Amino acid sequence: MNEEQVIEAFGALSNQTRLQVLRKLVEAGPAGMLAGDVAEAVGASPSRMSFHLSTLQAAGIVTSERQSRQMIYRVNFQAIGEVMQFLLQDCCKGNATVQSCCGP
Amino acid sequence: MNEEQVIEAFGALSNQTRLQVLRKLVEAGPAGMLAGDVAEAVGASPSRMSFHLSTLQAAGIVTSERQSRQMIYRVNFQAIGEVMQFLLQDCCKGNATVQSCCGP
DNA sequence: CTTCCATTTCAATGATTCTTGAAATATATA
DNA sequence: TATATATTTCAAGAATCATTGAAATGGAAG
Repeated sequence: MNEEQVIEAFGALSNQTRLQVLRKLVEAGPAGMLAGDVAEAVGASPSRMSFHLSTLQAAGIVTSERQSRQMIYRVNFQAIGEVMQFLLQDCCKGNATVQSCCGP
Repeated sequence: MNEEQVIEAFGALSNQTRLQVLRKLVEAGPAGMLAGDVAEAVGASPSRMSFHLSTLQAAGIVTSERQSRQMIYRVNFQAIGEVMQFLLQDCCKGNATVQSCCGP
């Protein structure tokens, strides 16, 4: 993951609606959630949800798959880990205080 | 650290100039860097650097201290760790794939 | 007290991002 | 084929963010 992608990911994460979406998709697990269900769970209009899901997908934080006439969205934990790794290693040079966020 | 603060931090990190600044301050270590030196190192005007340093400080990612007539900026590793912790624990429920970003 | 230096603040402008609602697209079913 | 459903795309407007250069502030030194 390069700097440009990480910047896009941070931008995607710096929004309340998208953080809500992320949490819903984490709860949903590998099954993922239909776009419409995410919209309802978060209380957003279909077009607004489509905008935010697209933003998350462009940043690599979620993936999408069409299932007949609906779309399934899933969280991409791998990408989130890579963003964190970039912040820890590339930006912070593996600083121990930062690293301690992930356990003792 | 609450959601609002984390969103502000992600916003602060989603900018190339500010990521450059962060790296310079990480290199500088506990001594920190003068605002003017950061500006020169990054190739930004004083006012532009002041804007970006203020954004980083408002997000808690850096701290500032006046030294006579200049300002010393330092990276706040604690805050960065807390942002990562929020993403890992609060958003991703401690997901193992995400956690593995910080070592095996 | 005046001057100089480092930094911040301010105002104007341009660029992005977000929201809304209508229209378009893709897919399924009658 | 016609119709209904789920989602995306589009256009317009509002809000936020970034850049620029000039002016203001805080502090040191003559």
